[in-house]
Amino acid sequence: MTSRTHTETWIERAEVALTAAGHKRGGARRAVLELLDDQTCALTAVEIEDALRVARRRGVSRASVYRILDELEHLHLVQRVETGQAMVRYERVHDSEEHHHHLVCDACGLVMPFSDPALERAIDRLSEKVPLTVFEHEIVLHGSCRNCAA
Amino acid sequence: MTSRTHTETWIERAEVALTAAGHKRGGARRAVLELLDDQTCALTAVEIEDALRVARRRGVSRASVYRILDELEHLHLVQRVETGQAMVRYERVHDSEEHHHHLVCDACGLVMPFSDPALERAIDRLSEKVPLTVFEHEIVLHGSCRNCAA
DNA sequence: TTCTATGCAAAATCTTTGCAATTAG
DNA sequence: CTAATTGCAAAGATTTTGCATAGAA
Repeated sequence: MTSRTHTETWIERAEVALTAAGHKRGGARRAVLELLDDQTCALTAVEIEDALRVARRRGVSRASVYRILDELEHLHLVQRVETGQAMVRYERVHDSEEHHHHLVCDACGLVMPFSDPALERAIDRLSEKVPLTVFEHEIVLHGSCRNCAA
Repeated sequence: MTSRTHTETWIERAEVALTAAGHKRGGARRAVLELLDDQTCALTAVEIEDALRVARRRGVSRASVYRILDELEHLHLVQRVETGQAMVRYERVHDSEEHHHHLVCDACGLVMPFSDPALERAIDRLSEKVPLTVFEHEIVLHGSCRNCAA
């Protein structure tokens, strides 16, 4: 692999898309982008707000977090993850390498990522047969985790 | 097919499960059960409330609708459907014959059911490999419907 | 009679909006 | 300069809870 033209990071893509959509750069959004880029799984708006206040110098108001997530969602840079819990979760859209879905323990609320190529193939094939131009898909398995027995 | 021992309806199963769980019978819950049994796709709590007020003689308060749905969900008689819209939707748990998932048009909010055996097989195989005792799964495809173009 | 079911209204929770000040281009 | 960004507080929307009454077993 001598040249990897597409070693464009998610943040880079995001900045380009945001600029193209007529947005200027702001510190709050930058902080949110950096945080989301670091995550391995989905966070709620409140978790994002807390993480930014604690781990980074930059505090970002709740309202801004929601506004930013909304913009990113419209640009398909961020995807909602609905786990059936109180709050919606958000995570950056991953490329196919890292693309994953979620396992949710309904007893303790634990959320874990998983990925399964066979499942993705089934989804891809299906997406072409369906009366909808499919942009995204979301799969959630509900059950009891090891600790919560069953 | 001479004898179909399992021609037990969903409502019958529900009544048995509810009694076993120590519940008595009430008119509001009966009305909700009958309504849910008739549906081909998921409804929101408000839609359920409205449908009961309009189509049936029996009005059921919003709070009762939520309480009843919550009970039914815990007994795995009803399943939540999270479509990324403002309100959560609920539908009765279907047996494998009628089991389906959802297509959501993010532009107009249309929700359509679909089913795909290949996808179910992939999910079933996956469910055994995963560190969770899986009770239910939910699949939502997001996109633009025919009317909303793309 | 005892415990569940239900309605109503109040409360709680999560999310969005209005407005004014700030900042990027 | 002009338009986007952001924080704060207020408003909205959905869902849950408290309490009193009605109803089932």
